[in-house]
Amino acid sequence: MRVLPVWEEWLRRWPEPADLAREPAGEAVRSWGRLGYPRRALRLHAAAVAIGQDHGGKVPADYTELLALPGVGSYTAAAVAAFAFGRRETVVDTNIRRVHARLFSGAALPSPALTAAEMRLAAQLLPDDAGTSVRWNAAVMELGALVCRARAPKCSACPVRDRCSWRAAGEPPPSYVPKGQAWHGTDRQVRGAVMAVLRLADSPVPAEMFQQAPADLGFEPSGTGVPLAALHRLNSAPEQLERALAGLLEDGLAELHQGGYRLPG
DNA sequence: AAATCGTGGCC
DNA sequence: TGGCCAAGATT
Repeated sequence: MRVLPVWEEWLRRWPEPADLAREPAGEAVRSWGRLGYPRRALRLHAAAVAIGQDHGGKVPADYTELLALPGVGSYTAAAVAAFAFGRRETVVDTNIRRVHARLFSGAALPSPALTAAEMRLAAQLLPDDAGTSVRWNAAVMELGALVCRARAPKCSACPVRDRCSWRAAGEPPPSYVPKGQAWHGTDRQVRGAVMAVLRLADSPVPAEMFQQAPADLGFEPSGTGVPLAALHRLNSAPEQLERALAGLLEDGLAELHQGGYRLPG
């Protein structure tokens, strides 16, 4: 998929956390490219720094220590401990939640928020042997991703279809509708367009460059032409652009330098 | 604790 | 083609 080339280049450049930690955070964001959620790149960099400071440059194998790293929540801490270090951890991602919801609750989808009862169930199902538990976690996750999918599940290919509460109940539809996320015309869209400009810019981008058509400016910083045109095409209201820029500054995804915006140095 | 967050694949 | 959707962390 589209992640693979980015991942390979990332590990080629920064094989160890310390290699990433010595870079400016903006380099991580730039290398992240168009994978989305650029804050994840920022937090990955922050995690690399924390690993150097608190763990001697080695990724900790302990769930609680992983959980303390920036950007690492309960799922990621459990997944890293289990899949990277072979630990017996209760891994619960959205796929596993859906499999459990269907098999045991008879619901088409899990509840909107992860509950303590779900964690108890997953912990109870987890095999005792560490090695087996790792395979169990991977297997249930894959079952959810490939067979017990959110839409168009392939029940005919499911190895546990005969024990599925949801199937036994006649596959009732979801009891709630996942709320869609607006995109066109949102601040989020403007943020994305601004980030695309900043990733390609090799020098700080003055605020006025975001507010005018590139053609009207009579100049362009090298490498920003295409995304700048895309940003202008959005025709965002000035206050919306301001909100997006302010939000990016607040999130640490951009900073002001010599009168312009750039990725964090 | 409900809202926010980027992007591309899919139909 | 364009609307819908994914998915975990943070605040």
